[in-house]
Amino acid sequence: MNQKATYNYEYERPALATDCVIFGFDGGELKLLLLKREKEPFENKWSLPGGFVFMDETTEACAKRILLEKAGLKNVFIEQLYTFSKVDRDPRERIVSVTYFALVNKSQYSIVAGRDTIQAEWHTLSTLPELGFDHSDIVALAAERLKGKVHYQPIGFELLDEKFTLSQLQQLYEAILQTPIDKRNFRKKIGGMGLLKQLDEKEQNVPRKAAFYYSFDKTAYTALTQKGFHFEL
Amino acid sequence: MNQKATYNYEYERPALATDCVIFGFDGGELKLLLLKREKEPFENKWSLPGGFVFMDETTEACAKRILLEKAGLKNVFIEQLYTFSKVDRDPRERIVSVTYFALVNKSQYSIVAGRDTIQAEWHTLSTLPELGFDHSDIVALAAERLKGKVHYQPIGFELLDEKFTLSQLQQLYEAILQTPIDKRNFRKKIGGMGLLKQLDEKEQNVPRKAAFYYSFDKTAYTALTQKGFHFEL
DNA sequence: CCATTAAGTGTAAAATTAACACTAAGAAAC
DNA sequence: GTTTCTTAGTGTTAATTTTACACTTAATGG
Repeated sequence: MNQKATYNYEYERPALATDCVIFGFDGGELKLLLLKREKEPFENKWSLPGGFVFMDETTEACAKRILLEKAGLKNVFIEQLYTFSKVDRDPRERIVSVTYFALVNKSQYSIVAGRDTIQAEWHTLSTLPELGFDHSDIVALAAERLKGKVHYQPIGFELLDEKFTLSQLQQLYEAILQTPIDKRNFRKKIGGMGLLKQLDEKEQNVPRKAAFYYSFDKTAYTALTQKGFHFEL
Repeated sequence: MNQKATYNYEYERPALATDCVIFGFDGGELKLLLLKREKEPFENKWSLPGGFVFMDETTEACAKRILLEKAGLKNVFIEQLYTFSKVDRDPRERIVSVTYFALVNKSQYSIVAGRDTIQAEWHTLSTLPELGFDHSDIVALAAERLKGKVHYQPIGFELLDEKFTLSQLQQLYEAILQTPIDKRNFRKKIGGMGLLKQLDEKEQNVPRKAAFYYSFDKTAYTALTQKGFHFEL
């Protein structure tokens, strides 16, 4: 038994942790933020940022803390994904992990720079390296969840800049759903919802016709939702 | 510190439990199986069946064990719902609960009878008594999840007998979705999917024209799904 | 000024959804 | 055994939504 042990319980307890799947997007494919492990087990393998849950924080607060501590991310969209509890999912001891997925505006945060010694890097979702623990399962579930969710909740915007072009938005949906989308039909549908505000601003310095910028109108969305509107793409 | 304490950890750990939301249906409204608490806290209040996770079982195995031990239920559909972790959700100590929802064919199990001293009863979902802990939140989330899920997964059948009439199926959907459905359109749609087998058998002893029984064709569903078919109602 | 690139825009056919009412069958009541 | 009651079962039409599809415009770079 551990010498430093200070907490005693009548029954054995699993350790409780959270792991975070962090999605980003930069115009091409979906990206995932991974950390390189510095210690055994899985030394030098890539893995999801994670950590133990403190006694005075919810698992969601824990996930947010980890996002900040390990990736320098603040105020990002997060949502609980699933709780993984296979008995041997961690070779050291039994750890149950409540996982979250986060959607991050990649260009707004220079994440990798912000981290001290830990190596953090964006990886393309479709060509991930081998991950430690059961993190591949977690990532697979997160990608599936994102794909499903994007159909009926306007969460894609979390991955884009405040202002974006309709083409960028379409590319994002194509990346998440892994399927090509017809430009005119996409614009008709998304435009018809009344959730996008066209700005007076256009792209600058592009070697082609400049596209208008749009922004997501959260107020309109909230109002519509209360009137029974359901986002659906 | 507890006298019987035998397990020591360097860091404090929350206890880990599961709670189960058990849905049933008997032709009218959705029902929920609740247990009457025999001890403090919330003595004599109703609550969800739950219990602590053992070290050698997953949370899902734990949920299944609880369904068996506390409700006499075996081989029922279950799915992870959400993990609740508010710091003070249990007044005794910190307990994080991984919750599951189960869909049960109410008529096939005489649950209430099977239990020793614990009082277990089916309650109508829309008129539940006050529940202990944060169980009302859990139930609300489960009902919402079921409502959403039923649109794109054929899970409703878990609540019905092996054989059922189309009217029963429609009533079930109306109960879950809380909205009336047009009979002819419903039959056209659900019938057109090719997931229902019409049996040679009809209802017996009904004081009206007897309806044909149908059964859910799981084989056909699996086959169609692999061909890219997506259930949708 | 020519070439290149992506922006932006409308229409018609096809598919799906929504609305709607009567006849048929069986049991129960008289 | 006739009538009454109740739910089963069934098609068509109009409206809406979805899909497929191609050319002109604007901006930059050579």
